[in-house]
Amino acid sequence: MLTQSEENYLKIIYNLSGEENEIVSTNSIAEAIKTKAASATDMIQKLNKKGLVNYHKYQGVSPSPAGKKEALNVIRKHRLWEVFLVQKLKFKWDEVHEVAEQLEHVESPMLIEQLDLFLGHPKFDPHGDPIPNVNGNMELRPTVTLSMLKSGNLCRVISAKDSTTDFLLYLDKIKISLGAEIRVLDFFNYDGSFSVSVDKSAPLTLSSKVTENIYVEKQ
Amino acid sequence: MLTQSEENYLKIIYNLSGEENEIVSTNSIAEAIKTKAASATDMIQKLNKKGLVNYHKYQGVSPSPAGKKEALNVIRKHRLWEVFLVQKLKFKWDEVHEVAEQLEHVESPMLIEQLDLFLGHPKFDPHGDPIPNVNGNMELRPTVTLSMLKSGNLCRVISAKDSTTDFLLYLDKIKISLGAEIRVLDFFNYDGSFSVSVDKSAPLTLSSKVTENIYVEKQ
DNA sequence: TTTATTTTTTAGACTATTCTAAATTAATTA
DNA sequence: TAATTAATTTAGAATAGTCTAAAAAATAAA
Repeated sequence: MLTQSEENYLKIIYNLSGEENEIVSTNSIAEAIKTKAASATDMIQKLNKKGLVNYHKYQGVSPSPAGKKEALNVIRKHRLWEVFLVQKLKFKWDEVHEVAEQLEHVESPMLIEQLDLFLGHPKFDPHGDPIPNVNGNMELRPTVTLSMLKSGNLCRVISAKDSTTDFLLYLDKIKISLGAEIRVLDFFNYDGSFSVSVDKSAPLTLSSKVTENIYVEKQ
Repeated sequence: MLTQSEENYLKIIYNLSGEENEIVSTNSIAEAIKTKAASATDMIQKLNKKGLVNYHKYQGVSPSPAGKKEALNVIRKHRLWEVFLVQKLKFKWDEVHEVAEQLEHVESPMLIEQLDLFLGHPKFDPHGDPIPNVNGNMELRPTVTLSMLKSGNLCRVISAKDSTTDFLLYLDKIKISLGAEIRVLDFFNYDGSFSVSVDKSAPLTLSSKVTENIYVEKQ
C-alpha cells in the first residue's frame, strides 16, 4: 500500500518522464509537487528502496515498471473522477483538477471499476487526456475535430482543443457538454460553418472556429 | 482546516455523545477509532485546544458547538457518498462503509452540494440514517414501512429495517433497490401480502414479513 | 475507609513527511 | 583547466500521529 505522498510523486515522475521513460531531475519533481528539492530527494530515495523508481545519485530518476503501473493506476483514477465531476456533477472543465487530486487517492478497486462502468467506459478525460484501462493501456490523444465530419455523421464530444475560459463558457451556453451527442445536419461551404443538433436538440449553427476546437469521437 | 484524523475523532465523539450531548469516555473513543487510549487523549487535548470539544481531565469529552458543526458536516458527506455508492454504483448495502470512510474526507463544498443535487437531495442513507443538510439539520429516522400503506399509495424506498445479508440479497433479486419507486396495487387481508409495482414493473407479490422490513417515504 | 482495580494521562520513543542550512557533486564559463 | 555557478544531497530539526510503559486519578470492592 502506497501513501498519498508516494502516489503523488510516482504520478509526477511518470508524467515528467513521458513516453520515452526519460530521466527526470530532482528539481523538476520538486517544482511540480510544490515542495523543496531536499524533500524530493528524500522521497525519491524512499521510492528507490521500494523498487518503484530507477535512481542514481545526482543523475536523476525514472519510473521502474512497478512504479509505472502504480502511476498509471493513479492517473486512471484521476481522469475517471474528472469525467464524473464534469459529466455528472456539472463542474466546469477548469474546476475539476483540485478535487480530482483528492479523489484519486481513495483506495478501492471496486469503486473505480463501478465508476468506470457508470460513466460508460470513457476513453478520454475532459482535457482530452486518455484514460488508462485496468492494465494501464490507453489510446492516443484524440485527433478528430467536429470540423472534420460530414453531413449525417454522429459523434460524441470528448474535449476542447482550446481550453480558455471564454471558449468553455461559450460551449456551456450553447449546451455542448462533455459526452454530448452531436449530429452534423449540414455544412456550408461559403463560411465553413456547420448546422448541428446537440443531444437531439433543434438545429444550431457553429462557426468553423468553434468546430475546429471541439474534439469528438465518431460513432 | 481539519486533518482526516481530527475529522474522524470529531465524528466519533459526536456519534458516541448522542442527541443529549452526553460526556464520552476516552476509552470508548479509543475503542471506536481502533487506537490506544493514550493516542485518544493526545487528540482530545488537541481538539480541546482548538475549541472543538469540551474537555476536563479524567472526566471525559463532549462536542462543542463548533465541533458538532464539523462532525455533522463529515456525517453529511459520509452518508451522501453511501447513497451514491448504492444507488449509482450498485454497491451492496454492506459494502459501502469502508469506501465512504475515505470519501468523507475529500474537501470541497461544491463537490458535496453538486453530489446532493445529483442524488436528488436524499434525506436518508441506505441504512436509514438521516442525512444532515448544509446547516446540520436532519429528519428523524424513518418510521413508515411499506406494510403501512394502502392500495394506490406511491412511495420511495429509504432503507431496510432488517439489514441481514439474506434480506438484502432477496431485495436485490426482486429488484427492490434504495430509491426505487413502489406503487401499492393491492392488499390481501387473508395473509397480509401486498401486490406492488416496482419502478413501474409488472405486479409483484410481497409477504407481510417483507413489507414490514422496508422503510419508505410516502410520495 | 482503606485497598484493589480500572481508567486516564504523561513521558518518551518511533515513523512519515517536510523544512532550512550546509556540504557535496556536476555543469558551465572564462 | 580552474573557477564559478547551479543542482543535488545530507544533516539536523519540526510537526503530526501513533505507540508502550509508567504514573496519577477515579471508581469499585472489601
